[in-house]
Amino acid sequence: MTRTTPPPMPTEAEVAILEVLWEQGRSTVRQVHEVLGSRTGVGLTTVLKLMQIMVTKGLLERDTEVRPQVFWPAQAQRQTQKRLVRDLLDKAFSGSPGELVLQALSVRRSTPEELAEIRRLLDDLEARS
Amino acid sequence: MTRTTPPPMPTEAEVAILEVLWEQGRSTVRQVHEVLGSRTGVGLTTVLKLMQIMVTKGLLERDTEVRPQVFWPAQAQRQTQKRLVRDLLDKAFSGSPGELVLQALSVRRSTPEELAEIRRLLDDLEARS
DNA sequence: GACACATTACGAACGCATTCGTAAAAAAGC
DNA sequence: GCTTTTTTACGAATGCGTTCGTAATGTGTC
Repeated sequence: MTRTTPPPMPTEAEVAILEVLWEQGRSTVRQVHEVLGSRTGVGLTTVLKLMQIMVTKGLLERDTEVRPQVFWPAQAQRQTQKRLVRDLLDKAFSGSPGELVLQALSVRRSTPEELAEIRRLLDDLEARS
Repeated sequence: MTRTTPPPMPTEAEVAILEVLWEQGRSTVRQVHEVLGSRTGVGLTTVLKLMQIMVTKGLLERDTEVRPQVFWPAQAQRQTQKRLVRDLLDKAFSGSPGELVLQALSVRRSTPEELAEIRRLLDDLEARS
């Protein structure tokens, strides 16, 4: 199942699963459930069902040869995050990133390292214009 | 109906309505529908129904004295946007704003003015730490 | 192989967001 | 004042995301 068009936007529950897989790497349903279940109390079969749906949507891939099956994200974390940001941008910020950045920076304190990296990117963007 | 607790997160369709109100200021249902309807083809009563729900949720306020009734957001644009950003942050960025900012800046080109303002905020944040 | 246990698949129910039809109420036009 | 149009309210249908019960399949153990 190789896919040419990008997978659809993950839903909220799906993003939660993706987060686990991004952090832990390839995992079985049980491993994902151990994290999510203890946090939200969601059932094992619920997680399984979601992950199955995510495979059909092209959000996850899996190896059916091994047992238990192993799942992993079909798209890189960065790419998915970018889509989520773009989506929020279009929906609530009239497509202009500046305001979103300002909000993001004021919502939570960033580490000095992060601030430095943002500054680097800023230099880059300004040099290019 | 004065509310002490903050209103719940607006849904997708509700954000679309808020955007119109943020841009145009206080508006009637018809005025909101003129924008949204021509863009998405959604019906007038649909917009009305949503705006009524939003009033009960505390997302909008309205003046029932005048006819047609006039609606406006109960919360400032900034405040609502901040909640949306915080929400995305928690859901998909493990709560760390740095990565979100980087994504936002690389998704779309910002104006030089926006970049300058971000730089100012950055100076601020770094000076404070 | 028979049993117990883990894994996977399937179907259905539930809740919520969104949609609109229809009808009631109000305002405008004549 | 009566008719027409606009505005508002209400109820219900639809679709989608999420949830889980139950059954089927597979795996390990004695």
